[in-house]
Amino acid sequence: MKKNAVLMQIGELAQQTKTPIDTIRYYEKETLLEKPKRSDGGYRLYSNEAVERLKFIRKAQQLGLTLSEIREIIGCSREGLGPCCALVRELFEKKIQEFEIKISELSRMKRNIEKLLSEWVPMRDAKKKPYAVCPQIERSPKKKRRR
Amino acid sequence: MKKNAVLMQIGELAQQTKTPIDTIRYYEKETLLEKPKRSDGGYRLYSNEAVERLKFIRKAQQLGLTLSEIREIIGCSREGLGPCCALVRELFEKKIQEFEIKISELSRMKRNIEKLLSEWVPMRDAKKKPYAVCPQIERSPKKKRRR
DNA sequence: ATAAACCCTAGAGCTAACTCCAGACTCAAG
DNA sequence: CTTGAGTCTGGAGTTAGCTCTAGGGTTTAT
Repeated sequence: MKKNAVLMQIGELAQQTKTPIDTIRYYEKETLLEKPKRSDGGYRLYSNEAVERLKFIRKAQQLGLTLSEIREIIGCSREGLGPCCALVRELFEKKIQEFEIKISELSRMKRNIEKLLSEWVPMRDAKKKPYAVCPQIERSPKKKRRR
Repeated sequence: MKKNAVLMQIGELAQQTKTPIDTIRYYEKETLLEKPKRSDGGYRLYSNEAVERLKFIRKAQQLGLTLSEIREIIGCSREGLGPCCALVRELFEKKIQEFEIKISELSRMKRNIEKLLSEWVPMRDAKKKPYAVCPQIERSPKKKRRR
């Protein structure tokens, strides 16, 4: 059943998913999207599932998965729910961990900066001590250099 | 003072910071590292500050800052501590927020997956219901298609 | 003095993920 | 039947951030 669900062409898919047309074709070439049906004239015709799939791809990508990770998930999902879930969970866990580490590093650095800032008397020796969060390289008082 | 601090050449800087030599020269070209002194023969000669600076760059990059954000920080740090700190804090805050959003999205998706997984009776209808985390596109039971 | 290890530059090449283009075809409306 | 918007393909171009190569010069130990 559900044979003659309405099909849309690429422009509409693009609109519904806010994805450039070229990108959709690119995903197809990269086997992230299946080759869709075609009209007699050769136009791509997509079902609503393509919308969902494409939305999934875009979302996953925003979250930091690469296209090949996403491709892996998609391929895997054909093998049934179990293995797919396991893989997805694993990938997500890895990403979450990466982000957590980055956050804690960033926070640590931010705290350091805040401390620095609180010890600093504004607009006074700002010139005298161009101490920097990022280590400054001494501006050598230009003296001639051979060659 | 501190005129004749030991200078090192590029290979040593590379080793101390675990950065490929080519990358160091690339950073110089991109004005992330100042042009260093040169030996009479034209070899780059770096001080220890270059080590610190380069380490900062690599760290910041690992944490998700782009080279141009890093360049901005470095440029800003020449203007004194105050503005520099403010900028760095702002950038870090932005990054932290981004990561936090991603983490919460990822966790949400992970929870969904776990729920799916717990409702699933392993190794049974795995074949029957290839439901997927990522929406499956119906494998049409190959029937002929014109053209 | 010569070999080995190191360094130099300019420029080409690489990867991921698009993005754009030319030239041609299709489709719906009038 | 014509027009204009939509689409097609193949291939080139783009960006960030490197990475590599060729063809040469420098340093240092023997």
